[in-house]
Amino acid sequence: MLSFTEENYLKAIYHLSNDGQQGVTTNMIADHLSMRAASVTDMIKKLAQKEVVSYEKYRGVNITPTGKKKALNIIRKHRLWEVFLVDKLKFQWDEVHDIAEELEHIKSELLIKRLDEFLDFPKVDPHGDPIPDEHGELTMARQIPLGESPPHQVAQVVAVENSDAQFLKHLDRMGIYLGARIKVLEVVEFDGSVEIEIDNKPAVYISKQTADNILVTEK
Amino acid sequence: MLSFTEENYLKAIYHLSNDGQQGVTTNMIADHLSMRAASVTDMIKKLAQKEVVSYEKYRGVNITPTGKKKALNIIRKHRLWEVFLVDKLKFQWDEVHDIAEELEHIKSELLIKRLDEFLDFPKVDPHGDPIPDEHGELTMARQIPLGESPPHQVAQVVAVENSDAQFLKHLDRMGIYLGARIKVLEVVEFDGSVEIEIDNKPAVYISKQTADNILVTEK
DNA sequence: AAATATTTTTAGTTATACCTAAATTAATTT
DNA sequence: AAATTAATTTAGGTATAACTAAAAATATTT
Repeated sequence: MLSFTEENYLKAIYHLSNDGQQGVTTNMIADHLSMRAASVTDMIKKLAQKEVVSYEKYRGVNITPTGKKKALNIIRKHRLWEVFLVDKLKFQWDEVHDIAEELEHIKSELLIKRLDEFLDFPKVDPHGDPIPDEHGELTMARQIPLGESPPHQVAQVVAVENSDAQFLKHLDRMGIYLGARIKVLEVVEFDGSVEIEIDNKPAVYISKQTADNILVTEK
Repeated sequence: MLSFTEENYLKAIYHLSNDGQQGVTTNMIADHLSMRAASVTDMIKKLAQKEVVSYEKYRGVNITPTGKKKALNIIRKHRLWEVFLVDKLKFQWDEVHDIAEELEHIKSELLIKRLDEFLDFPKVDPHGDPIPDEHGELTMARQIPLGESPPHQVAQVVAVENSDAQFLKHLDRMGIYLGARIKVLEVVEFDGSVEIEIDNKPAVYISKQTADNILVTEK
C-alpha cells in the first residue's frame, strides 16, 4: 500500500518517463514536485524497496511494470473525478485539476467502479486525455503538438500539455477548446508562431509556446 | 487551517460533547478514536492553541463556537458525500461511512456548494441524520408520520417508529429506505391507507399501520 | 483522613516526510 | 588528463502524530 505522498511521487515519475528510454533524474522529480533533491533521493529509496521503481545510485530511476500499473490506476481515478466535476458538478475544465489531485487518493476500488458506471464509462477526461481502463491499459490516438500538424489540413484539439489556469484561460480567450477544429495555415520561420484558422473563422496567430502546448490529432 | 488528523479529533470531540454540559475527557476521546490517552493530550494542546477547543489540565475539553462551526462543516461534507454515494452511485446506506470518512476532508468550499446543488439540497443523509447548512446551522426538521405529510409534496424518510425485523423487511420489499423521497398522492378515507410515489417510481399503496410507523420531514 | 485506584500528563522514543549543509560522484571545460 | 562545474547522495536536523513508561493529579474506598 502506498501513502498519499508515495502515490504523488510515483505519478510524477510516470509522467516524467516518456516511454522510459532512460532513467528519470532526481532533479527532474524535484523540479516537478517543487521539492529538494535530497528529499527525492530519500523517497526514491523507499519506492525502490517497495519495488515500484528500480534505482541505481546516480543513474536515476525507472518505473517497474507494477509501478506503472499503480501510476495508471491513480491517473484513471484523477481523470474520472475530473469528468465528474465537469459533467456533473458543472465546473470549468480549467478549475478541476487541484480538486481531482485530492480526490484521486481516495481508497476504494468499488467507488471508482461505480463512478465509472455513473459517468457512463468515459474514454477521455475534460482535457481530452485518455482514461486508462481498470487494467491500466491506455488506448489512444497519436497526439501531436499543433505546430507539427501538416499545413492546410484540419486537426482536432484533444488535449493540452499544460494545465495551468492562466494557459487555459488564454486558450478560452482565443476561442480554442477541446474538440475545436483547427487548420494550420503557416508556421512563421522567424519566431515559430503559428497562423491558424479555428472552426473556419478568420485566421489568427498564436505563439510557438501556445502551439506547443496544444495537442491535436489529424482528422 | 486544520490537518486531516486535527479535523478527525475535532469531529470526535463534537460528537462526544452532547450539548456540552461538562467537558469531554481524554479517555473518552482516546476510546472513540482507538488511540492512547497520551496522544490525545498532545493533540488537545494543539487544538486549544488553535482555539477550536478550550482546555484545562485534568478537566477535559470543551469545543469553542469556532470549533463547533468547523466540526459541523466537516459533518456537512461527510453527510453530503454519503447522499451522493447512495443516491447517485447506488451504494447501500451501510457501505458508505468509511468512504465518506475520507471524502469529508477534501478541501474546496466550491466543491461542496456544487455537490449540494447537484444533490438537490438534501436535508438528511442516508441514515436519516440531518445535514448542517453552510453556516453550520443544524435545523432538525420536524418529523411527522408519512400519513400526515401534505399531499403532492415530496417528503424524505428520516426514521421509523418501529424497529421490528418484520417491519423493516416489509419496508425493504416496498422499496422504502432511510432517505427515500416519497410523495403522498392520496390518503384513502375508507381505511387510512396511503397512495405514494417512491423516488418517482409508479405509485403504490401502503397500509395506515405502515404509514404511521414511517417518519418523514418535508423537503 | 489515609490508602488505593484511576485518570491524565510529562518525558522520552519512533516513523514519515520534509529540510540544509557537506561530501561524493559524474559530467563538462580547459 | 586535470580542473572545474553540476548533479546526487549522505549526514544530521525539524515538525507531525503516533507510541511506552513513569510521574503527577484526581477520584474512590476503606
